[in-house]
Amino acid sequence: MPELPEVETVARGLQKSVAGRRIVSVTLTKTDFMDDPAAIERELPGALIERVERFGKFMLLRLASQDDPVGMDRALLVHLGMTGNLAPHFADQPFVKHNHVTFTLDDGRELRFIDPRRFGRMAYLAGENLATELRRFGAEPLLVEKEEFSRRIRGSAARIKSLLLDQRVLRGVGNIYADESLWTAKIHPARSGSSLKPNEAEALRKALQKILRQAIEKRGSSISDFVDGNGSAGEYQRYHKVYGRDGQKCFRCAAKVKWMVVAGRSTHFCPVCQRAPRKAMQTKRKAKPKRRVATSKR
DNA sequence: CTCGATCCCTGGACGC
DNA sequence: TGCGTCCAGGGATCGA
Repeated sequence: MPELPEVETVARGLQKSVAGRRIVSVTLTKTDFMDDPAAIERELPGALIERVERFGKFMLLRLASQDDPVGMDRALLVHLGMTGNLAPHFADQPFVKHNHVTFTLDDGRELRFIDPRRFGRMAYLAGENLATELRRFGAEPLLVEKEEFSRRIRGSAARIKSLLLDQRVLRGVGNIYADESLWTAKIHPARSGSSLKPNEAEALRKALQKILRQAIEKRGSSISDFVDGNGSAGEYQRYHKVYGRDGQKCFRCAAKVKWMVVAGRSTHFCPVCQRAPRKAMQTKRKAKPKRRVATSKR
């Protein structure tokens, strides 16, 4: 499931493999995950992929074209959703199921977008439309500084887990790295942002940044089927402290890692290291102790 | 503003 | 083995 480190891994791979290539033609199969398929068909052929960067959980393929020497900002936004994959293929490689988009490149290779669940998103945006879209998102987790982080987190009564996942607050954090950073900072996921002491907020920021950097170094976490452009899996899932470890011993205190739903998301935490908030905030334990799927092969 | 519920979508795990 | 059901999860949307 691509979150910031996984998207960063894919973006770096694409920067190496396809930046500098020109798109010759576009073939769309399924388009229901696109904002405006016609714009993609119209604008992408002939465009040069200047560079590939990550923006939150999005990849931005920065584009240029000959007839636009002024250099208006133009980009293809790609969100990988849960199961999306964007990678170059040789033209003679057989198409797999769920190949929805094919960009033929000027060196004969094909940049293919494959996404079984189609939770991804693809959009061509330029100029002010692009700027407006990007402004919807919050701070970059790896760059956000102490004061801004504190303001964004401590300024809200929402639960901390929910704030970490809110792309308008921080762009790029998903379920795995939210749980991991809260464990590291010893903060209960159901606490409200405004209940965090300044030193707790700072501990969380530090934990989040450290974990994201380490995860990028390990090329992300491969839980289900995440692979980068070379088809290689990430390694960071081996370093998870709580995610997917419910029922197992906490690495700090040996208590059993718990699982609960917070802010509508599957949440893993240590009930001893991460003290529960006073009262009210506690999600009523629900009667439904759902079947936990043994996540992944480790 | 924040919340939960619901939908989107497919494949894989599980129960029978 | 085969079929039905139940999730996984990010994000949009809606109503409370």
